[in-house]
Amino acid sequence: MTTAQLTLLTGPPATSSAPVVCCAPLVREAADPAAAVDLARAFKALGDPARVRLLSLVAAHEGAEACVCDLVEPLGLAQATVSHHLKILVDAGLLTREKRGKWAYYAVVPGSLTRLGALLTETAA
Amino acid sequence: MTTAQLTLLTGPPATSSAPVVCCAPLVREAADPAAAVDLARAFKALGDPARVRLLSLVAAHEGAEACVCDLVEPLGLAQATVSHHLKILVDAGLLTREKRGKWAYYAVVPGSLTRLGALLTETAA
DNA sequence: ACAACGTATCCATAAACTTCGATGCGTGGC
DNA sequence: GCCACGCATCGAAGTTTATGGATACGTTGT
Repeated sequence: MTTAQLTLLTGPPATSSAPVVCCAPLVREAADPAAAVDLARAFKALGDPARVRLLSLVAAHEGAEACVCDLVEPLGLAQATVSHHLKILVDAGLLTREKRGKWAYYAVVPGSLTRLGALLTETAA
Repeated sequence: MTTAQLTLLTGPPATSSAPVVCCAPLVREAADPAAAVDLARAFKALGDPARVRLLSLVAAHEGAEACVCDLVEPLGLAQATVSHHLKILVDAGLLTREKRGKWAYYAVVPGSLTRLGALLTETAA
C-alpha cells in the first residue's frame, strides 16, 4: 500500500511495475491525475510542522540518524505521536527505519528530498 | 492571516517584520518550530492531488495563466471546489489572482516553487 | 524467569479537510 | 433596468487527520 509513492522518490524501480511518475517538473506540462496523486502524497507527508521538524532533526543529528528517544523531547510531543509521524515519513519514502538493539534508528533517504525539490524547480520562466 | 507563509515564498519582504524563515536547507540544521510551521503550511498546500493538478494546469496553460472556467472541466470537480483549492494555493503564496472583467485569472508566483524546492535540496550528503 | 526499557500499535476524541449544492456578488450585454 | 454569466462564499455531510493514554511486543540485563 506504500509502494506507489516510493517509486516517486526512489526513481525508476528495477523490479516494480508501479506507475513511474517521476520526471516532468510540474510546471512544464499538465500533470496527469495519477502523477498528481503520488506527488500530493509525498508533499502531504511534509505538510505537518511536526514532520518537518522530525525530518530536520534526523538530518541534522549526529551520524544523520536518530532514535525515537532523541526526538520525543525536542519535539514536545508524546512518544506515540512521534512514532506515528515517523511512520508516515517512512511510508512516504523520506525516512528509513533500522532497528538496532532496543532502539529504532531513523535516517533520511539519501536523495529523496532533492528529488522532490527538483520537481518543483521551474526550469523555464 | 496569510502573511506568515508568504514571507517564506516571496523572500525577504521589504516592509514586513514577519519571521523570515527562508534559508536553511532543512537538512543542514534543525528547523525551529516557527519555521517548521510556515514550511509545513506551504507543503500542505501541495498535499492534495487537485491542487497539484491545478498548479500544473495553470503553469502549462497558454500565457502561464488560466481562469476558473479553464480549470473546472479538466479537473472534473465542481466549480465551488476548484475555487476553494485555488484560494488555498493563493493563500500559500503559490498563485496570484487577477480579476479582469468577469474572469479571474490565476498565475504561478514566479519563483515560489523554485524557492520551496531549494529548501529540500540536500546540499551536502 | 523476571524486570526495565524503547517502540509500535490500539483506541477514542477533537479538529481539520474535501466536496458540492445553494446562494450572493460584481461585470457585461441587451 | 434587467438578465446572463463567471466566480466566491456559505452551509452541510462525509472523510481524514492529529494527538495521546493504555497496552502489547521485542530486547537487554540481572
